[in-house]
Amino acid sequence: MNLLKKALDYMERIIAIKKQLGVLFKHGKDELLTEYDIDVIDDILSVYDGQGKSFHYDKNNVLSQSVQETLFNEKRTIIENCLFGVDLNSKAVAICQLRLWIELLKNAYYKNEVMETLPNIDINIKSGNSLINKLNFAIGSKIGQGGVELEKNTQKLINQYKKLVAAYRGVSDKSVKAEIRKNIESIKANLHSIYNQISFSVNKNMEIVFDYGSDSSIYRDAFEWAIEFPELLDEKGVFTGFDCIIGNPPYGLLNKKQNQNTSISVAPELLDYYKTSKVYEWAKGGVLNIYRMFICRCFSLLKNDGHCCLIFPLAFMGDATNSKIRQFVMENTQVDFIEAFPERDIESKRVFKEVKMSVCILGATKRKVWIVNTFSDKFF
DNA sequence: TATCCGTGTAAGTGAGTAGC
DNA sequence: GCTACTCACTTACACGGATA
Repeated sequence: MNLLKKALDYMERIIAIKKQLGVLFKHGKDELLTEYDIDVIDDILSVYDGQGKSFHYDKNNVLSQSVQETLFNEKRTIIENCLFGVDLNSKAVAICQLRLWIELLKNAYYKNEVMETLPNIDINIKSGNSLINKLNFAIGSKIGQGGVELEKNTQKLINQYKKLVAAYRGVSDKSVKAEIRKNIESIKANLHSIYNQISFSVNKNMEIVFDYGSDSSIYRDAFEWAIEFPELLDEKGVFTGFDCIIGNPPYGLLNKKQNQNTSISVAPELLDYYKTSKVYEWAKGGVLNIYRMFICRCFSLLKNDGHCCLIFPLAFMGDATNSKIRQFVMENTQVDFIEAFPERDIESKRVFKEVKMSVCILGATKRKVWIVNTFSDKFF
């Protein structure tokens, strides 16, 4: 939630920057917004006129209406097209969706005396285990094992999927919404079938059930990135990846009891999957800590030259068991910055007030680095 | 191959010290 | 006395290399 707040802060900064660069147009018009200045003051989007008077929405004032519509739709565009999230905890997903709606509600406006419908942004925030997937994917390649060649009608299916997702966001009628949902699920099932790795069936409640075969316990919460977010596929079905990823991954040793408590508990077969998966090869070293797998996952989802910003334990910087993941980061990314927060006892110097743990924040660009001379072998 | 044993680890904890 | 800071320490189990 802290990072979601940051993401929303940045969204408001983008709007302010657009205004400062003179490229913020009034919604639905070929006219620049010039009557008001926009800035972010103390993490709050501030809109004020030439006399320094703050903007307040008045539905009966044409200019006020135009400003409110512009702010709403700028936020809507960013939330719909740029913010995507996944969490294992369905409650966290619901809270995140609610937070995004509240953000839009701040700039909700009336049209013909009726409040403009809020978009269905819930489709961008989904529940699932982001570390588990059955479909192979790689940046710049078609998804599926063995580079399954998509036929033209399959490409049409993907484009149809994208259109349905776009339509879903804007629909207000419940029955239409349910119908689109049904069609989306049907296309997803077809894609699963086409990639020929996961079969599907329909149960007695007419719900689509994905069958992962003999490994069902492992893949129960699997999250198929390439199918759940069609925005990640181009028109030919090539996996393009994200431009930017920010995250606060969970930290903790898997299935390791500490002082009668287990930090993160997973099924033995799932632990075996993590330990043997090639994706997480670089996360190995000592007791498996889940945050190292999230680093691997994030960079596997990031397009080349894309940016990634993650916060995780400071052990990354020097611990022997972190040598492999350190080497992975140093060789496969251009590190833009690493901010260290070693002090745990002073609340004011902690990143999160309630967490004592020493952490660091990594900002990196996904880019192969061929010369890693800055650090000695001992660094790894 | 089985067992032993040192090492690593904690969204760790608590006590002591210096400076104001 | 309070704050800021440092350092030693707990606990229990996984990991991994050494040895029988």
